[in-house]
Amino acid sequence: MVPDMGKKDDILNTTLKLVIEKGIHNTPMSLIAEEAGAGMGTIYNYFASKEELINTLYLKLKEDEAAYMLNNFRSGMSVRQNFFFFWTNILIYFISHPKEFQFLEQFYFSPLIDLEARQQGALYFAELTKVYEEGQNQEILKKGDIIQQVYFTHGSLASLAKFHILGDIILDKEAIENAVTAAWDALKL
Amino acid sequence: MVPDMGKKDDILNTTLKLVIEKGIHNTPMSLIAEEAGAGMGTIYNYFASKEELINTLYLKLKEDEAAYMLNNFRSGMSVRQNFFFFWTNILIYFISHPKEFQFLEQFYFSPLIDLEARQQGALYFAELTKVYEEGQNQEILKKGDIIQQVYFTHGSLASLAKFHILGDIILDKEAIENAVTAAWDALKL
Amino acid sequence: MVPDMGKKDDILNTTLKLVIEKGIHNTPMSLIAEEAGAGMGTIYNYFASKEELINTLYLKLKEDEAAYMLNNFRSGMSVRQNFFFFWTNILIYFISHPKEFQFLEQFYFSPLIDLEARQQGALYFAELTKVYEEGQNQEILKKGDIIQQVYFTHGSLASLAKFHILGDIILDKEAIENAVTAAWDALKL
Amino acid sequence: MVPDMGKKDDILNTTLKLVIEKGIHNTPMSLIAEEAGAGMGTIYNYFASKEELINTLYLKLKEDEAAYMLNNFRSGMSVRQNFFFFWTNILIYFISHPKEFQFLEQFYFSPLIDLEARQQGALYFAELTKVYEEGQNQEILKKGDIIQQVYFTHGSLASLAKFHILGDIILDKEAIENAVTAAWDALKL
DNA sequence: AATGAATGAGTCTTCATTCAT
DNA sequence: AATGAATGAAGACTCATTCAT
Repeated sequence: MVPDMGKKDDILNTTLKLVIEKGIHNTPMSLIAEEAGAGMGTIYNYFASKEELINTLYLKLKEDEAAYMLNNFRSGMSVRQNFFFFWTNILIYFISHPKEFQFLEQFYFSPLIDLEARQQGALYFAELTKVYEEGQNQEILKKGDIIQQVYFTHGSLASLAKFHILGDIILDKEAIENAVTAAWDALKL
Repeated sequence: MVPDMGKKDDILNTTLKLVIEKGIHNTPMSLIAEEAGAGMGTIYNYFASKEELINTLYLKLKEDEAAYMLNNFRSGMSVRQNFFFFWTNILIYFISHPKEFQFLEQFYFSPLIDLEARQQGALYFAELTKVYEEGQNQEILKKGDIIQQVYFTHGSLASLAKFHILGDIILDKEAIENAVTAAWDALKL
Repeated sequence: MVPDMGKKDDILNTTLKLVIEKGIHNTPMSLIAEEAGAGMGTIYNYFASKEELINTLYLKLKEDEAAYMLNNFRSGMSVRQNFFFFWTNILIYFISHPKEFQFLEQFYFSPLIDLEARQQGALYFAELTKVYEEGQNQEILKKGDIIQQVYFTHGSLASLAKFHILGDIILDKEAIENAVTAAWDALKL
Repeated sequence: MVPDMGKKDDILNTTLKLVIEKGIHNTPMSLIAEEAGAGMGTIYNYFASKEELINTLYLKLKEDEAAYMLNNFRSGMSVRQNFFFFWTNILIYFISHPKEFQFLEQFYFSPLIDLEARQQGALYFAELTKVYEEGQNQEILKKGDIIQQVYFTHGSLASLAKFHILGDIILDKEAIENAVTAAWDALKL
């Protein structure tokens, strides 16, 4: 029989849904199998272990996030325009893909994600990093460690996204713009 | 026998250490008991369940964090001075108490922490919230949802603390000042 | 793998044996597994909990008992003949299936058996109840609550069976006949 | 300090209440201590183990039951009168002391009660046994094993008491008389 | 004599993983 | 390739008993 690749995706999607709903430690492999309409063993044909399944999912989502960020990207824009373009996209991704966002946040500092996946995931955001580098080179942004700045921005915006998803605040178009502006104001010279 | 309150603290401290090192789900109660020099059942004399142990620890650390933030606080200062005072203290707390910080970050959005503990924990930071209110009233800070602004700041600084602890960046006195300045710049009018 | 239904029966039989020998609370699931030649988890593939295992066993034995009682039953006999037929069969079942009998006695009033199982178990004895009803209608038996009369009879005969099993008395063919006669004499008009 | 004998009784009474309400295995020694207003260790001053506590209670209740049976007993009556006197008293004891009755029934065949307590308990009922002996000697009662007959009677009446306590039937004065009559009819010649 | 905190062996139950079909 | 029954190690929690005060 030919491997049913749709089944692999079913497993990944089901895992995402269940892990967000119930947490990893309340998501047994048997439940994933059942909800994905697959047998227990089938999961192990595609993923060597639960850990590998989670890591694969992490990387896939990281890739999706980066693709979303780059969607319709046009080169040749200013640093400020790129900053706004990327972060607005990212913030919208967070809000429009709450499950995916929560999964990524939950695992970013988790020992379950191995170094390789984390590093590979970071690579997808090379374009974003470049903006900060250019910004510093053009003396538009404050000098400082690039990674530090990227995660300073990421931290502030992700924090908002969390509270939006919790329902404590509402991020409409204007609030998103204000948020990215605040993030920019924090770093601009 | 008189209750040995030192033992309760031993259990809390051991739990903190182990949970940070290994994650909750790799920290069996039996290990906590062993490392705390107590019997299995002793833990259950002080805490009704693992969940209650975690919630108690969460609240205790949240209280410590708030106390640290308020340490040497003098009233009658400007909004900007208070903002710098509080957030510098908090950032230093993060860095000087990495275990405690990581624990709080790890559980802030976890379903393991019940609503009551979360709300009680938030209460300790009333003074901090006041700064943002005053700042908006005095038209020093951008208008907006207070909670949103507080967590915008929190997100950015906590993000830095994480990478400092991971060893990716180094937050020295100057970097801390720059970080709080950036956080202020994000919100100031 | 195809479910090994023999394994389910092994578990039930082993449970019966052990619970009678040692009592439920001295019969850990791990021991049942070991003696049944199954893994711990296998039990839980068939029974959701220890309680369900016990209830299933109870109901199965109640069904066996009723089947034994009805074995070779021919309709169209007198009330007295039916009374003797059924109770002699039951008493013989008690004596020839001491483990099963003791299990049923032990759990009849136990909170471990849920109402549903108890009621379902009682249903199997509809034929027996009918004898008492007919007996009263035909003015052969004393008037009174049917259930009360059935359990009056049951109590007296079960009591004898217990002492037979304990070895204090011996219920041979003649003693059985005398016992059922005494039970009949108690109720006959 | 002088031992507080009231405390020993408190412990026994509390044990009776709790064991009936919740079953032995849901009645930890710590709960008995708490509800009896005693310390854990106090129980162990009076009883070497939980098992001894249960056995002591069993024997005490058996003694109470026998005393109740013998209350106002006048010698010199007929076998039939004695039979009715004793068993009516016992049945009334069952109904008026449901906790005690249920405790005794629950443990009569339990491995928790040691042989010594069981035998000692049986001794209290020598007077009752005599009635059956006399009855057989006077050719008023069917010939047969005495123990067997006593427990035949006991089984039938205890069965009724159980259903009365469960609320399925109501044993009023008349029903009690009918029941003892039926028990007599079963054995009389 | 009375107390109750401390203990840790023992229990039920879960679940990642395997492997025969 | 797909399946899912079988496995057993591991974990949260209980409770009879002890012993220092």
